Amino acid sequence: MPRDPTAPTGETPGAGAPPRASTRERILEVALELFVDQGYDGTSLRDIAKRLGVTKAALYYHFERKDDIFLALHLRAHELLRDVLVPLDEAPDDRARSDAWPAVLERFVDRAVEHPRLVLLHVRNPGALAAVVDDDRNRSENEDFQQRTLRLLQSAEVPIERRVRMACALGAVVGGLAAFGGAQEETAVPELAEHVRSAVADVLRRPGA
Amino acid sequence: MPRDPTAPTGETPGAGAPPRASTRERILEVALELFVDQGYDGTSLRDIAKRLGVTKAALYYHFERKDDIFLALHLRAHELLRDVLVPLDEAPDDRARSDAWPAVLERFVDRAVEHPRLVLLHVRNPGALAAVVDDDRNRSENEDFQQRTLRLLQSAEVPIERRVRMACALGAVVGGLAAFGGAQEETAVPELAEHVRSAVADVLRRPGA
DNA sequence: GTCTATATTTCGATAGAC
DNA sequence: GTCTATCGAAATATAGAC
Repeated sequence: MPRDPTAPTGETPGAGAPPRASTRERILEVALELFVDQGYDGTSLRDIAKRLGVTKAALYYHFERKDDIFLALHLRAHELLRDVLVPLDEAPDDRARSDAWPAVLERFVDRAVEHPRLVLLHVRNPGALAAVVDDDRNRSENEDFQQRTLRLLQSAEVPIERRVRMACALGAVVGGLAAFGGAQEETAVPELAEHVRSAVADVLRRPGA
Repeated sequence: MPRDPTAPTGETPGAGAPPRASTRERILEVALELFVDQGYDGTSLRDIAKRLGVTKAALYYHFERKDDIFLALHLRAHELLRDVLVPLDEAPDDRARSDAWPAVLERFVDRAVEHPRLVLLHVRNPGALAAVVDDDRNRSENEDFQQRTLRLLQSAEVPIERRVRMACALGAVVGGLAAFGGAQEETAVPELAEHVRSAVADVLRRPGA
């Protein structure tokens, strides 16, 4: 069952078997790496195919369009960050939502350190991201992480000092991921997470926060 | 004297005259905006030309290649951040350089808030940046901001806690710029700078920092 | 300095054999 | 499920008139 961008990319679970990833999964792995390093537009299907040792046309068996590769990765990130924003849901207004920001970022760090490139993919490809949220095949019932975040960051109900702090705290997480999670994941993940969490807490503990 | 990417883009200083920007300057302005919003590869010369009300071919009078537009913007950022890293120069080793990091970021914030898109250009186009530093026409005698930064961030002489803090602090600056300096600069610049500086200081004042 | 017109290359995407 | 071959569109870049 190819060509469905929302497919969970089954790993062909052969018995007790070798962890050999499916072609579809390997496409997504390679694409994620290249999209992060060279950008979505800077990566051609030929680049991906060559890296995989197949031809361009083979990719079209698994994905109908190039966009669908990005869409599949986006949906994976969306799933990863699914419950990150729940602390915002119970809040009655933006002021209260900004109070919940430390809890949100704590959850965010936990998920993000496990899949740093999935976060960097979005940060470094705002154009492709914008195209995908407008896409009809991407009818996620709930709003996007970045959409809700951006709206809260621009809310007039929250003092500007605090909003800047919130943006800086979010940026601190991304900065940590870019430096230590992006390239080779040599840094121990739990250690990285702990230090980033701690830095974020310090940003949000201060007056304006 | 067109087609020199290192040219300072003279403003045609006509006497007491109207601050009408030169075409070359207007190309760079539009290109910067589009490169940040759509990405370098996602922006065609036709996009730039259309926005300027000229044709594609006209751009080639001012810039020999598309790369040269990016290169010119990169050199402008390089000039902007010229003296940001001087606190590192006096330090004898990486440990001492990490001690100078707060001073570096303080300088960095001052420059970056004035030209946020020049920073975002690099953050969002790592591919184009990599191509430009390998370019022979870009023989800046001194090393790049990001090169020196990345090297310090990976130095084994500095404890990992501190290095993560340093990366988070840098990310906090970028995060602040992305949220409040990137789109429309409605936020008062000195106010933004002050809050970001304060957040950075809090990240670097802590144990690991 | 800017134009029209065109050359050249690359890209996304399709058709059909195996 | 992957291949060869190819199409059409769009992009970079050039040539030469004005």
